[in-house]
Amino acid sequence: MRISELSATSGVPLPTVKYYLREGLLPAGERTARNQAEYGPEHLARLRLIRALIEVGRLSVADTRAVLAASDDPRMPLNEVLGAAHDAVTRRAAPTRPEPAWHEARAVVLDMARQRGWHIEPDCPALDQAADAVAAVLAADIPELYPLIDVYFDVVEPMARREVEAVLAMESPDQVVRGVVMGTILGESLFNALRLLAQQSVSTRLLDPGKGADGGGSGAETGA
Amino acid sequence: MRISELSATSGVPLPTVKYYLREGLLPAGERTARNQAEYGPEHLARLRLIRALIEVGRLSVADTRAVLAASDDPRMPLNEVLGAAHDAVTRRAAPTRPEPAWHEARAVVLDMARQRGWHIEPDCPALDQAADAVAAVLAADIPELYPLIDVYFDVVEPMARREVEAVLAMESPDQVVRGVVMGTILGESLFNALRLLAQQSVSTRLLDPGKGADGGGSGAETGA
DNA sequence: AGAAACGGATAGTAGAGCTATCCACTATCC
DNA sequence: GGATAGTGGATAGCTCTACTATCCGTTTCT
Repeated sequence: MRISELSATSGVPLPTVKYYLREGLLPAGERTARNQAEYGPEHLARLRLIRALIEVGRLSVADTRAVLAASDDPRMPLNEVLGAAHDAVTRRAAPTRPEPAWHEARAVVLDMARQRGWHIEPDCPALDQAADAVAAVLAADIPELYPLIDVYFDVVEPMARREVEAVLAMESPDQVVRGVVMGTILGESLFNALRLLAQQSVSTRLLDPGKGADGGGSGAETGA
Repeated sequence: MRISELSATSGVPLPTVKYYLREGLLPAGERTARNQAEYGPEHLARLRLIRALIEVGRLSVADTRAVLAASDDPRMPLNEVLGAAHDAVTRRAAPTRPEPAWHEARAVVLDMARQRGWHIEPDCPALDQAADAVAAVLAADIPELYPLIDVYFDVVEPMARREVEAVLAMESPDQVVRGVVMGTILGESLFNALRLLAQQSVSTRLLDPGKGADGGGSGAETGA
């Protein structure tokens, strides 16, 4: 397979494929001549993975490179790959947080986590991100929202356990690494989308009870 | 309060405050002279909300404007505001999805939702986003990940119910609107952060059982 | 042989999100 | 009441990201 076929099969514009090659996201093909190279199915899979991380996972090109680099290194311990994926998902603009309210929010998160027996690294960026969100919720001064923080904690715990178990159940280390990346980054996208879907479903039922039965337009009865 | 005090109190650079005024995110202050205006605490709260949506919720300036416009309109029915918030969170780069695999993924999502009795608008962007993620997961060809889709469905349903209930329990319509916006957008950020925290906690316990109470060294310590 | 495609390099583009400068004017402080 | 600093408003500029376009000498296909 040459570069144009790679581009055509994947749907990624050829100049963009070249760009990814330049940026080191996509490894170079096997050169068969000074200006010809052969790409295999692994390049196609890699290209699809890149696009999934960028488009579905909304990673920047730089973060994508970091995640792929971590997952490419066979000597990288699983924890580090997980960390790289987490960092890529987490390292998103640090809000202005000089305020004492932010430290209070962080303490709240840490306390709730500790009550549940979670083991937390104090310098974990996800903790700061959680504090950002809690601080914003607290600053909004809407007390009805506060119990949701507890709800999130309760809901997320069994979910994370199932996710980690699924990933660790894989056989080859290679698949574990890919599984972590896909699970972390794509799972976030999927869960967020499902949350909106579920919210719409619930709120439609509560606000527009008359509108019930017909969801997909194709008359499937909602059995439950 | 004049503009410089608004800037100083909120920590937002003055040129940026001006920019938000220009862009219509922040309403103009009450003009006391041709070139003086007075800003009240509501402007400060609004400015904080804008920053929360942009920095914590990671909305673009344009999406932030759309969400705020929807939540500002007192005649906007609740469903529409919810929809605007959902759209803002959802409208994120549409992947290339001409493939039959994508329609298959969409059908999978629709089917799972229908089995659970969800009411879904067929033209809902969140559905397409879910299909994107499922398509990417299926394309990755990691069967261990598939059961997680079910897990997400199961976990998200009670969570969304609690969220919608919390929002509908509010008294003033004004607060409901703000609650929807904050809950939808900030809740997503918070939940994502908690997911990473929980994953790290679980995986540390499973992979490094000896490492109990006192942290250091693993996972995501490269950040900040 | 000749058109088309190739790889590689360099340069250019569009949009987002600020940031800087200028202006005539106003408020403030001594 | 005059210096000085700040104000609102407009316009221009900047940096970064993610591509996109062009050129060039080579190679491959027919």
